Amino acid sequence: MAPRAASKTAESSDKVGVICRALRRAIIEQALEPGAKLPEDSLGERFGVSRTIARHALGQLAAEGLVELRRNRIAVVATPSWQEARDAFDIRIELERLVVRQLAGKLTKNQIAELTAHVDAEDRARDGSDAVSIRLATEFHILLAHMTNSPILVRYVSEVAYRCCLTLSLYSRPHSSECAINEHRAIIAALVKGDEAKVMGLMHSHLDSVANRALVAPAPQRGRDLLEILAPYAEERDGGRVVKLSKVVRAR
Amino acid sequence: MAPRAASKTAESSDKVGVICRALRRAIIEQALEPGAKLPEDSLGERFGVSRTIARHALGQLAAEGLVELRRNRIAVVATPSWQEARDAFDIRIELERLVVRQLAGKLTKNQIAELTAHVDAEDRARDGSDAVSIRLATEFHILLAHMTNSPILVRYVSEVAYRCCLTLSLYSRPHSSECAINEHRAIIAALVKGDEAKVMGLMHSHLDSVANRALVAPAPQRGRDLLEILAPYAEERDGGRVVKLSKVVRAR
DNA sequence: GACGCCTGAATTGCATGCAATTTGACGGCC
DNA sequence: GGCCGTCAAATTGCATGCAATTCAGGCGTC
Repeated sequence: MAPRAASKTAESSDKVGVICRALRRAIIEQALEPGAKLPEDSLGERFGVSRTIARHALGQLAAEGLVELRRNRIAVVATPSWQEARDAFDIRIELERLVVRQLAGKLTKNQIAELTAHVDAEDRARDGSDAVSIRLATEFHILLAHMTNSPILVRYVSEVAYRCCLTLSLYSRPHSSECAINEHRAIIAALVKGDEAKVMGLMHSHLDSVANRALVAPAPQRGRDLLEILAPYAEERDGGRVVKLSKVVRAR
Repeated sequence: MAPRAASKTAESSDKVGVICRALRRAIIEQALEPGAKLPEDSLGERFGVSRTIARHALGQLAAEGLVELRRNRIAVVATPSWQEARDAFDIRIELERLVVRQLAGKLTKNQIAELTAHVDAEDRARDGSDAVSIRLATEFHILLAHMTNSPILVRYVSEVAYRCCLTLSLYSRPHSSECAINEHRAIIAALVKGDEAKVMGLMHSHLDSVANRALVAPAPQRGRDLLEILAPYAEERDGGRVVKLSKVVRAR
């Protein structure tokens, strides 16, 4: 397989690209949880570059929605709201339907082998950490997108898939990505068979079920967004005295 | 209406955002044609900032696909291939179907008024320059996207719409955006009526016809990408002698 | 006359430095 | 004991400087 020459859009300058890829991976594997701080010079030091480069990388990731950039404040890993997560999945469904529509019946033998190999790898990773499973599942979809040979589609699918991955780590209960592997196999089979409508339906229900398994409750379970979670309790009383929020706000 | 606080994803640092917006607008109004050079310090000087900022802005625009960034070379306005243009439209169709699906029957009075006012402005701009007409037509779609209140959708629709706009300037013959105004009115009407299927169909055929009016021939008519255009002729002979391409390459 | 090389000017790649802002912690006050 | 103002440390915002690369034009050669 060709060493997929630096995804072209940006991050071409390599140094920036390396940092972007590393951070993306760290984020989707949850080594960096949503809300984690990303100071420019720590990053620069870690990767052996100056702040200028680290800053540029953060800019790119912010454009992708993985990182939140606040003026004069330390950048943090993004914490998408539940609604944003839902929106991301809606978009993802449409984009990936487009992918499989373009791919149905048009896969080469090599591509089929590559996809199968990937799903096999997913299978083998079942026993490993959840983080790796989730990353592999995401990469399956990105691999599909690559096969369309449409750089734009690749970029959007990748972005939105990463975003979804990030939200999964926020809102889903553990082990929610288990049974996805069979669905991946079914999609490959339908692609090979060339049944456009069928494979679009499969992809739709696959993503829909991933989303539904994950986004059951509108209220986050492991919330970092304390302020938002506690908003309804702001006026709550604690033994007759109004509880001040300042302490909680500090804790943020 | 709230002054829609700086599109949030990036370009928040204002200075970068200002340059991005200015360049985007210049590009879609064709003040900057595809292939136009964008040297960092000229930009910086023009906007009264240092190269650092100009560079950052170029990075953002590159991520959006409006600018091409080649290592150690002057950045240029992107010149999407015909295939990329087609892909962009395909994606755009799906995204905008999603927009109107979410919006059907849910518009407030204010929003309806805003949309109507915008189309009226498009009407008034008919006599003006083509560039302005095209920009307004594009902004109609972005305005719709904003009304979904989904930042992700806004970002993707904006991006892909700008990209399409850029390709229109490359491949379309003049005056191809004329009759779109009535289609915009029809879409508003269907949105108000709340007929989801109808409005999705309308949006689909609207964009499809824009694309088809523009992207009729796979071969660009006003090509800037000389190298690509001339590739088939590379071995062509000119009166018995092989024509060297170096001169043409220089002209790029 | 056209091609190719070679050199100065232009331009980018990146690091660093300084000013401005935020952070968070300490001490005083109610 | 908890709240608020003040101040040093940490951090970002941005400009500038230097090295490396590319670009453009002139010269010599075929």
